[in-house]
Amino acid sequence: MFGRPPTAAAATTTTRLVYCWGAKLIKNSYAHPIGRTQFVRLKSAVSAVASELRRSPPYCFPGLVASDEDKDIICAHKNSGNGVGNALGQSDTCKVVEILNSLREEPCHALSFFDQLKEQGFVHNVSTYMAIIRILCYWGMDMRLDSILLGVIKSNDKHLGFKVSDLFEALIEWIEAKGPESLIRAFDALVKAYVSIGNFDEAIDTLFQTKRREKNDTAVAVFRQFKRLGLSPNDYSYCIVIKALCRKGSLEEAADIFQEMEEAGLTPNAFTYSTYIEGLCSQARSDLGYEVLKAWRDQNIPIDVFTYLVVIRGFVNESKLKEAECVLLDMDEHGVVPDAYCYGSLIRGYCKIGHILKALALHNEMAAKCIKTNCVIVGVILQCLCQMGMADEAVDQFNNFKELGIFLDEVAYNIVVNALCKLGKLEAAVRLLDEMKGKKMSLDIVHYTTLIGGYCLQGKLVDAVKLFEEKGNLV
DNA sequence: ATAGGGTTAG
Repeated sequence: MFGRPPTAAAATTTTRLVYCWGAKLIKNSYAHPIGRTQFVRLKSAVSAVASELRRSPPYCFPGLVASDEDKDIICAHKNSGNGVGNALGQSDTCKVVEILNSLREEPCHALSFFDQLKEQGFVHNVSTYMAIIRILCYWGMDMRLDSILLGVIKSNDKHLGFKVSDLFEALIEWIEAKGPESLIRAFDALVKAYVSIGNFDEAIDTLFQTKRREKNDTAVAVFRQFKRLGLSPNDYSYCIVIKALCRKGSLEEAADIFQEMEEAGLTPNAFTYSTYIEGLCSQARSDLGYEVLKAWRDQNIPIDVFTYLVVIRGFVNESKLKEAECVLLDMDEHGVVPDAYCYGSLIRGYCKIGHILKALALHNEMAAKCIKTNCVIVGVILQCLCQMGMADEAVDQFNNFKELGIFLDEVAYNIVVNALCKLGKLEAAVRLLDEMKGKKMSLDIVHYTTLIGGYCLQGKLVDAVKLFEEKGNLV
């Protein structure tokens, strides 16, 4: 038995939050179910295309060239006897794009040219791939498109001159510019390629990880498109879509995904539940997230440390520290032992409002419960001390932690280097950085920036400039 | 096969 999540608006009481899957409507109206047989058929169709292409005879250039300049390149290729790859160097990708564009009226030739280059060792980049994809889309050569994208995805970034996600970016930009007409074909190919290697989520996931917020819409659109094409997502994919919907604020739609999953015969797992609750909490609805957690918990739905963590973190981010602490106690009472992440979130919350004593008390509580601290939590505490004007105390604590054998990483070191700089103890700061070097820890641009700032603060501009030059092009 | 903190400048 599983609980249906509440809709964001309707959730007023716990009882209203809880539904039984058993009480659902008949589920025969679903538009695009796909059986395992169809799935396998699709899979073999894709690999058939792939092998057909592999078997196709080597291409030669029978004077189908669009311009004189192109002819020259082809001649160079013929005369060299070394293949196109040698005639066209890696720096000639612009040229390749030009040639492909000039062959757009003869898609088969364009494709052969593209394949031939590849066979000869030419490494295509995003532009050349986009050029051939545009042509194949325009001519509706779906099978060829499938195999091109399959090749890209199978290579898994190896032997490619770019990341697969870069191509996705370009593809999406193009689709956004050109509208849904082209979307169908390009994504059709994308979907099939991923499904054929059993990596369905990767498509959505890659898209989802792209930076901009509005891309969440794209992730969801792609998901819908996948389903429209008759492909069945698995629990991983559903998880990603729930996350995407929550992030764009569509909490109700996200809740509906649970029903879709049921209709597809899939059982949500701890990841799915946590994802939805995290979604609610990330939309500043941690109160709701907590209610859902409790409702689900009452139904013996799998709730783990991570589920509690997302609620604790949600409350902390909403500056509701009392609530966050209640959740910590609550989980303990329900036999789920809080881990360092749970305590860490709470400690971060108290540090943020300058309650360093409370933070330290929690830190001690961890130790009493044998929950190991780590350099991130220590970093939060040290930084808090610094911000409260207790830089010297931070330095002392840092040394204490070090003596206790707690591993301190580059970030923790930088916090203390910064503290020393603020205290005007430049020699000590430099010594600490030397200590890092001795431990084979790597200094990055932040360390240099910190120390340069320290010198500037002392008016030692010569030292600052020297350091600035020493740091070179660190990024 | 999926999840989770902290650092410098402006």
